[in-house]
Amino acid sequence: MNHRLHARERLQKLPDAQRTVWLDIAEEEFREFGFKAASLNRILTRANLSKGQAYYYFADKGELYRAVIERSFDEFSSLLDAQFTELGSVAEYWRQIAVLFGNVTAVLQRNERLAELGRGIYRDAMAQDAVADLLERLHGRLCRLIENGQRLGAVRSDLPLALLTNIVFAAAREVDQWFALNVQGLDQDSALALNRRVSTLFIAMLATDAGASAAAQPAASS
Amino acid sequence: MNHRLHARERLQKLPDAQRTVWLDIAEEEFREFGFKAASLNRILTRANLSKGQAYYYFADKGELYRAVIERSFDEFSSLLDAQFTELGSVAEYWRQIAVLFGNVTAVLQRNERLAELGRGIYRDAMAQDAVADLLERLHGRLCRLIENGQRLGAVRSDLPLALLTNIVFAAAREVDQWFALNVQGLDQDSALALNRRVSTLFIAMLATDAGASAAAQPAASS
DNA sequence: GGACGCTTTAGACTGATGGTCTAAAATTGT
DNA sequence: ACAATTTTAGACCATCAGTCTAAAGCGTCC
Repeated sequence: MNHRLHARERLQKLPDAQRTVWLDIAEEEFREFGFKAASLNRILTRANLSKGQAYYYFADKGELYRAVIERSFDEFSSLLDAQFTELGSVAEYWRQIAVLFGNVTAVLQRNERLAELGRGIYRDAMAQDAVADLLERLHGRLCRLIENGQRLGAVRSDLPLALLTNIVFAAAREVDQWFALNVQGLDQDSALALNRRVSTLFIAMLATDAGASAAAQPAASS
Repeated sequence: MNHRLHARERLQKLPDAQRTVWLDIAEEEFREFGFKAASLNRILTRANLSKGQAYYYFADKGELYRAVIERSFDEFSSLLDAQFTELGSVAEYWRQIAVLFGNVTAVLQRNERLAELGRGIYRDAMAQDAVADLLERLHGRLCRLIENGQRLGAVRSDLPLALLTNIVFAAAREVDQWFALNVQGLDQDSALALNRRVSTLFIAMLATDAGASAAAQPAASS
């Protein structure tokens, strides 16, 4: 009945090896050109796929892209393995945030392939549409994290949660991009130091007036 | 010799009326679909332009887009008419920032056409490339504004200027977008109040520790 | 007034694109 | 062995941005 689901189901029950090969080739194309500029025909040629085959397993170009992104998305998640304790003090909260921030940075720095693919999502709106549900999941996680901070009184509650989340998300992307363009000529020490300073910016924009001091010197308060 | 310049020169010495009509039609298409999804052929049809004519006055689709954006860009600038005094106190600086923030918000809220067109620039990377020089100008202004704050000791200097500027820019876009999606169901008073609260977020992320208190209560320090 | 030369226009044409469709091939169940 | 279903191949379609050529418009000078 639902063609999109049909295609997905077919893809799912395909041998892993075949699916992997296809997605590897597709990923390379998408990574190099971004969603829109990537050529589906070129992917099909390189993967020895006929048009009929392709559209039998993927409803459209967007679904192929989604499959590629989802795979890397899962990989990213597993590399992060972020476990969050439900409750804690304000200082504990900020420490947790700092750890997460560092982890994300480290994973993206170590895994350029993943990082570049992720950046591509934001190169055009059509790409974002194609993986909207995945982005929604990611956004939701960050949202819950911030909400947690609000409950603790660590994070400001005077702005709509969604707005705050979006701003943080956008800022984080900008930081990622800046680092991606400026890693060369930055030794690891100064990169780490800069990273810590950037995290204070995030804390500054998020913290309540009361929470700011607690975040400023987490070592002293523990 | 340079074809691009040829096309631009030819466009420039065209009667205003004709150029305006063409750009109006093109703008409508670009506003509705964004750069990439907009159909050049459709624009030409609607404007009664032949292919030859179009490519005689515009080097390519990107140049047409650039012409459209540049026109609105100038309009935006004239609506803002931001005049900045070179020097001043820290408190004066933050007041100036707040005024600018309010002005930009007001202009974009009053002029939905302009706002929507501007948002379209960030919908795909190709659009940004096409108007890169205009964006560079805009970015430069914000950069100088922040640099000014740094000289006064109001704005933190522990992060690369370009990074700080990019973050602020990205955050501002996010705010704009959120307001664009949520204006309905927001009376003007609460919108204004929210806007003020958002501006405190910008100040929080920009200010030095010393500068933060001065910004928090600008009325008391003057 | 006519011929020359430059500017401008029309639109057929190109090589791509993503996506559709049909008929054959392969596979499966009985 | 036959029928039914799943899978594949690739011709085909509309549309895209962009190119090219031939003609039309038009001012100028003889």
